[in-house]
Amino acid sequence: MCNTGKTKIIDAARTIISEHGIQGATIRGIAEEAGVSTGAIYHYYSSKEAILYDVMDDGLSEMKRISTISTEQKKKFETLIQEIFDSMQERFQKDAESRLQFYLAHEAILGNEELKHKFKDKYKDWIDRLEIIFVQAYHIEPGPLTKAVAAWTLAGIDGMVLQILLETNTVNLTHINQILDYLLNEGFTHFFQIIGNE
Amino acid sequence: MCNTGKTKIIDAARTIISEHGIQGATIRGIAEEAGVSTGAIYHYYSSKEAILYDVMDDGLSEMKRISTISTEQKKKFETLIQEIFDSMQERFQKDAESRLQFYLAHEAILGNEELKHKFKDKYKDWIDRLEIIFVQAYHIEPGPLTKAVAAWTLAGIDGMVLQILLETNTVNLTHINQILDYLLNEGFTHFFQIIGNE
Amino acid sequence: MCNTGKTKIIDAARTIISEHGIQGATIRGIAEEAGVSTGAIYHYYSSKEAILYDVMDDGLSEMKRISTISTEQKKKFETLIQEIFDSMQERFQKDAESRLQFYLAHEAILGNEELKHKFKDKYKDWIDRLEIIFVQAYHIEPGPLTKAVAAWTLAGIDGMVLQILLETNTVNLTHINQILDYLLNEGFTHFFQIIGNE
Amino acid sequence: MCNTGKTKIIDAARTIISEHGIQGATIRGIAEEAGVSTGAIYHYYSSKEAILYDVMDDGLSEMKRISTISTEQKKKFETLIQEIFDSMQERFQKDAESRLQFYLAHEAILGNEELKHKFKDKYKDWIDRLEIIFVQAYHIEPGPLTKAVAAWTLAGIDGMVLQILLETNTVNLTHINQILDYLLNEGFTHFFQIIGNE
DNA sequence: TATGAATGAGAGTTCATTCAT
DNA sequence: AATGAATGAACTCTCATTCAT
Repeated sequence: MCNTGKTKIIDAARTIISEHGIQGATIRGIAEEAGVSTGAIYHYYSSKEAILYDVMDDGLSEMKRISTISTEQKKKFETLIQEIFDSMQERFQKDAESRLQFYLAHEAILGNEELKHKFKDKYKDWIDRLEIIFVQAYHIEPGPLTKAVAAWTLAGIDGMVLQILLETNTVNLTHINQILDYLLNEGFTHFFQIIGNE
Repeated sequence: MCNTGKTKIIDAARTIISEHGIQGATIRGIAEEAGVSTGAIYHYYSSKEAILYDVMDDGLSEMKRISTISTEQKKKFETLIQEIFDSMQERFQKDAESRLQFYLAHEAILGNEELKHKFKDKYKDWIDRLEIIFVQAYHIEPGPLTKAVAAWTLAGIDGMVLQILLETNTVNLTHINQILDYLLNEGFTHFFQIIGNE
Repeated sequence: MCNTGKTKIIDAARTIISEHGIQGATIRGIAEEAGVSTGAIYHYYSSKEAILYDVMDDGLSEMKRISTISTEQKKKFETLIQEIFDSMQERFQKDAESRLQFYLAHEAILGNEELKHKFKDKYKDWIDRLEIIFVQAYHIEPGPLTKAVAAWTLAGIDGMVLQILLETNTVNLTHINQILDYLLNEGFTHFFQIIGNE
Repeated sequence: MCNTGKTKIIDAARTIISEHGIQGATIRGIAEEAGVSTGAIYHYYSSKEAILYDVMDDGLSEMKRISTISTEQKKKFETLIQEIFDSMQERFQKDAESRLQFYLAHEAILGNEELKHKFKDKYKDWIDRLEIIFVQAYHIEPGPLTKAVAAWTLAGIDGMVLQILLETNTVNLTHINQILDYLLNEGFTHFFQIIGNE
């Protein structure tokens, strides 16, 4: 793994942001973390904003989430459900990554239109993928409601990650997962049956 | 409503933060918005941090959410469900407030332990209240799973608010509400039946 | 003479510029010379450029030159000539002021359009005034050639000031003044006679 | 003309200075203009100052002005006068060169003693040459006053070039030239007659 | 010779905080 | 109570200069 140039700076910037937030990320701090001089930063990036932009770009690109679940080959229902479940469990674990995502979302909400646009693209992609998986798993026809279910599913995961990051610890993870398990195995099946009959 | 002293400053600070974020909130800006001098600020608050603290404190206090739904008197199922539904719709509308909440969450995640603790208390309170409403509405016994459902419900709302703030516009609000409607009227009923039988 | 606020800063800036040039004029240097902190500068001026602008504006305003010679009342030929002569002698003396003027001209030539415009206005004013004085002194009709003579006269003075600032010391000031004396007393008379006869 | 090494750098530096001024001349910019790397510059020059010095040195060397007028062979009055006139017209045209000269003068005035010394030599040379031409053309004896007239003539040209660079446009070039024509053909003749009779 | 990444001092600017009035 | 001028540390960014390659 070559840690040269931009990579070194982006990695340092990501570390600093994770530790001190975007407000606390200074060029000097990033340079120090990267082990280079402040001036060196400007060989690779024309401004601090450009650095943050790349950090965000990288950060969002790495938000694979359910996108790693292949929908190419036909899989058994149990396999698909297990993969979704595992994918969500993984998100609950990745603290640093989730932290960065909330920073980015915060920035986007604050008015960074470019970032907002990227988030829009990402969410569309995630929701589309999740819908395809649902279609495969539950043998249903895609439509506005399947998309809405996907959106709610992602929303639930995001909200749960927020509670985890905030360390609310109100509910035990075991019970949290039981609900998730029910939803994937029976809840959605039940829902799509009812929808199908209408 | 007397707009003197601290109140005036906190209101100004909240406005500034909503518009420019915490990074963009300067003492000068807050003073200007409040219509006082920078020096005057320091008669009421010893530091900028103290102001932000109060803004956060107020902000969290005002996060009423489902807490406005009374559980004192016995209500019909339909009435309770409608009240929950309306309460969530309301959250989807309150842009400025949601924005501030995300700023606060962001700050808490960043390492503000006191704020984190307040969030913990808040979520516990919300989840407890939601659980009581569920117990009333679905005629079930409270337990870890009812709490988990409440936690997931809040998580879903938070995540959906995030998508709204990010203006992802992936799914139409009508369909979003259809899912919510199903969950409250049939989904949870179905779930608690299954849980009850186990 | 109240040396408060802007005045103090402008005076300091003028001093620094005279000593170190515009390149050598730093905010820190100006602040030190003015006896205030760097931050204080920004109470009065929003940028370094704004300071330089005011220095230039002041500098150009103070370039009274022949504009102090009143043309209101009728004066004897000898009086007028003597006043012009004295006015020019004065310019030869004012080292610091002339120095600043050349800095400003240099900046204008470099591409500062606003400054260029100011110079244009100033030169127009000076030339017009000098023409009026010539008309009074030599009893002639104003016209393009009288304006041209005025322009050449100013040009000569500017060029001579340049030689003085460069300390070329090629010619003794006494002889320089003898030529000036001839021009004012006989040269121009002779010229306007010839022009008049054409 | 070999454009290697120092020449290439000096040419680039002169171009940059003409376009952006001395303040705007950076090593990077010069290197780019010269088509070499920043490091390569330091093979030829030990510092930026050294480059600027050579630019100035070259710039002053190229200030030929009236020095191109040969005084070797006897010429007719009309020929000499025409040559002086043409030489001055040429100066009015050479914008870039004049621009550079003012930068140099500016630097010298700012305190560059070496440059000041060079200017002194140059002006002495120009004035001496002009005096010789005057002596030839007007059949007079050289003396302090002939030198003073030469100094004033140069001063006038310098001042007029300044007005041209500043784009004051107060007076039409045609009328400017009419005055010059009068001076060379009749003015100086008249002056030297009067001086001679005293 | 030649490159260009790297250095680091210093530039303009911001802003929480203080304090004489 | 209230003002706002003043402070100064810390920020982003620039650029002459160096040096391993």
